[in-house]
Amino acid sequence: MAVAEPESTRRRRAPRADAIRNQEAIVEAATKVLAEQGTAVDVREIARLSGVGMGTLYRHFPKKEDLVKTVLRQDFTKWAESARLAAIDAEDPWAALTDFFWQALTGYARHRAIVENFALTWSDPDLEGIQQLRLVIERLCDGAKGVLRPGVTTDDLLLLLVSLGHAVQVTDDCRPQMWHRLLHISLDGLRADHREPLPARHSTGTWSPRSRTPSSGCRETR
Amino acid sequence: MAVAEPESTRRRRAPRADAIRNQEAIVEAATKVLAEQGTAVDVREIARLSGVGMGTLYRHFPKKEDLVKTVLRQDFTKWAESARLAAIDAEDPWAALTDFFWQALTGYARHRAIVENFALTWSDPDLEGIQQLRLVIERLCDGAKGVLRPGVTTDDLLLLLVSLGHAVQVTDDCRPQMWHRLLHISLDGLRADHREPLPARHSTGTWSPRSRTPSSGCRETR
Amino acid sequence: MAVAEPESTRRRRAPRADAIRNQEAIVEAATKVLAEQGTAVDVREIARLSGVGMGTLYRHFPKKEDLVKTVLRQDFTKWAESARLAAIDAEDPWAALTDFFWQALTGYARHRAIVENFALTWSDPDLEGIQQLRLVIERLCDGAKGVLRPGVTTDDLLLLLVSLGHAVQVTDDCRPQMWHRLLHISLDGLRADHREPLPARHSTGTWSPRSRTPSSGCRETR
Amino acid sequence: MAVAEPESTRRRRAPRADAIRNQEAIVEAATKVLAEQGTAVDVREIARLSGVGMGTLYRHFPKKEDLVKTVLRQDFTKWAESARLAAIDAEDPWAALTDFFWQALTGYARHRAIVENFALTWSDPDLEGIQQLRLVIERLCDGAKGVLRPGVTTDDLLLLLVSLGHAVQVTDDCRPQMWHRLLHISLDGLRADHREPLPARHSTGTWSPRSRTPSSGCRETR
DNA sequence: TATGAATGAGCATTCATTCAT
DNA sequence: AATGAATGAATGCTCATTCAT
Repeated sequence: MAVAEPESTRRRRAPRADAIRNQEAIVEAATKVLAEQGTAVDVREIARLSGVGMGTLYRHFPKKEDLVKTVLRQDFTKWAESARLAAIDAEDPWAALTDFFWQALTGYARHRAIVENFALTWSDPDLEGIQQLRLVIERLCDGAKGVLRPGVTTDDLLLLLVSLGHAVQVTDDCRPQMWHRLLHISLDGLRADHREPLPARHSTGTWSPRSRTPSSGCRETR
Repeated sequence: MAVAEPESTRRRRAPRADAIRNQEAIVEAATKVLAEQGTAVDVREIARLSGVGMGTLYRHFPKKEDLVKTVLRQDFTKWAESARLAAIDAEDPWAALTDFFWQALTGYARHRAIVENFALTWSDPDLEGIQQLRLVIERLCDGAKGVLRPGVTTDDLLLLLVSLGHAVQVTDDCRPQMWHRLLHISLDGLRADHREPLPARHSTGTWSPRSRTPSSGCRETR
Repeated sequence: MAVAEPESTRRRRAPRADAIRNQEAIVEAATKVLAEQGTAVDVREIARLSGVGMGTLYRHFPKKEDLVKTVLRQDFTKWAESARLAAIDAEDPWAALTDFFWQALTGYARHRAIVENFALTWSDPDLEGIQQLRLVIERLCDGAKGVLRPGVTTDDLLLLLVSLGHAVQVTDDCRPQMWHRLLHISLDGLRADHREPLPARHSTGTWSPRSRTPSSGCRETR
Repeated sequence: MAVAEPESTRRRRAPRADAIRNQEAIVEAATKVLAEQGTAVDVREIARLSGVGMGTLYRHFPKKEDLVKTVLRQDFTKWAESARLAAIDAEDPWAALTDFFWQALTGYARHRAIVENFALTWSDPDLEGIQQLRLVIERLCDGAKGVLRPGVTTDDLLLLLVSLGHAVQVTDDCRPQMWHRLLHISLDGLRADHREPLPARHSTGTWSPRSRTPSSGCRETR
């Protein structure tokens, strides 16, 4: 029943069937190698794996960084979404939080490039990756107000995720489930029955155990 | 002409005075740049900074990796020692643990190469680095038996350290003290008042929140 | 539905309407960018600017060089024509010559591709570009017999044009009018009051100042 | 008689015999290919021709541009010097000027990279190449005050050189001596017997033959 | 036939490692 | 033994030309 095709259709000869296929192949291949080897991979490897020439790859992604960012954005989104879904039908707010972490750490923490870049996404506005997760966490955090220790912020949970994500990666090869225990411990520390306030958020008067002055660290010259 | 070589000859031909000095200079320089820039540094930079030629550097350390390992071994040791000392005159076992973590995270967590390689030291037998810390933690762990949640192992604490170390590094630039809160939370989760057992250590029957089957992670194809 | 194709079909299948339009668009676009950026431009740029696809462009001009030559041929013609017209209503033969140079240097000397390729057109029979100018100059030369120094040939004037064209381009950015003086000087050198004969045209017995043997040049090995 | 070697000698283990040889080989090879093919040559070609690896080439010249500039500087200097020497024992100031141009145009005008870059050296302070020639010309210009048309500047002569250099290059393949005539003409135009003043140096009130407004040039949109 | 996506050789540059001095 | 010059494979990226749709 479609009446005369909208103008745009006439102009933009839709069919980029193969182009789309290629783009997808590139992203797929990139996702794979970035997950496995991190952002240091040779672009040629991605091209080879996706079955396209260098030119094609660079037509779709003019800079390696563009491809990396595209993949990361997508994977962060997938990650956030899968973790969100895992939390959605939990019985109670606490279970939702638990399930979220579980899924998040199970799902993507072994993605080299993601873990590599999680750090950077704190500040890089191009990579809203972390924002996706922030949003999910924020909702969980709000929903868990009563069961969460007072003063715990979304950013605390986000950082916890980053932190545990690294633990997952570290132990992935030889102690694949060891992080379960760490998650357990951390979650327990987050419960409402800990009434002791957390150190100030932007502490200038730095909290330290028994006011010990930190000393003899490395890179003091900085 | 040479008369019977004196005993020393049998060993190795004494003149290692400068050789030792060189080796030390190399390691010192490497320590600095590895801490600052991670293992990606150009070997030339190390040679330049230590004032020796490339040849000398490669005589002492045939592969870049050898040098890196040497430095890491040493820095891990220093790290462990400084953290140990920080804990030694604590009032009670719990304070010792607290102080240990505090010092460890304050002191070396910004050492790029260390954090980069902490992961590897789990499995790499060449790098007993982590063992040094293990030893210290083991003692603290034993001493804190009563105040520590039952079932917490040395390895748990070690992994917690790795995990928090990453958090420190991630936030170092923009939120320098944010990890304090995470440490606080984690330590609280470690206390004896949490009587719930931790998930099994080498869980084959994997613990999971409400027996959820982990799904749709990345790199399943592996 | 198409009724029997009219005669034109035998010739070539009439529909060259758009083909011609395309060809024109391509040449127009190419003219612009070649003038602005020289022959190093990316062919894509030309395609984009002319609104046709790469395929179409390459259908009309199988090699980049073909397109360049077409454009140059055309621009040389336009150039020659505009310079001819500038000379046509001069008061006397000398003024005609002067006006010609003036117009030629003002008009096209900043056309990057033209200046770039002026050299080649001496020898390349495909590019009769220079011939167009030759024709014009020849007429001017003939008309100016009396006022021109004896022995000056059309080719001399042609080469002078090439030479000054380069000067125009060189100084275009920072000393836009500096070439005026050079033109003035050269024209004065062309006047009839210089009676000294010019060096032989195809001098084997090379003219040289005081028979100095040229020495130590570059590329002697060639 | 040399007393104790100066300190610097002790430190800087002089012998870079092969390094010097290599550097020379590189420059020599670069000189050759730059003269023949211009600055577009592949760096590999230079490396191959000089018999060194890429790394060696880049050790001596961290950027291609560095090598190019080094070669150009050297060749400009050689060029200026050879032209200066050619002028030095001329009988009179005018002959000096003539000989200078002769030698300059005979010597290096076929050096592709030099001609390519002559233009740029007007503005690029890194390439004092042109300055060398300027200096020589300046002296000749001063010395020829009486025989040179009044108002002729060093820059006029410099531009004439650039301009004629291009003519030499253009005709090198098919009409190798044609530029002799042009030089003759130009020099005649420079003589003192032309008393008509040259157009203003920084003419705002642009000189033009019969005040013709320049029109219909290319690149008007600029 | 027109389109623009695909190709891949080619280019400047880096860096771990080897080797002549 | 020490030096630092030499090596060359590898990397990110470009662009004239071809080809599937």
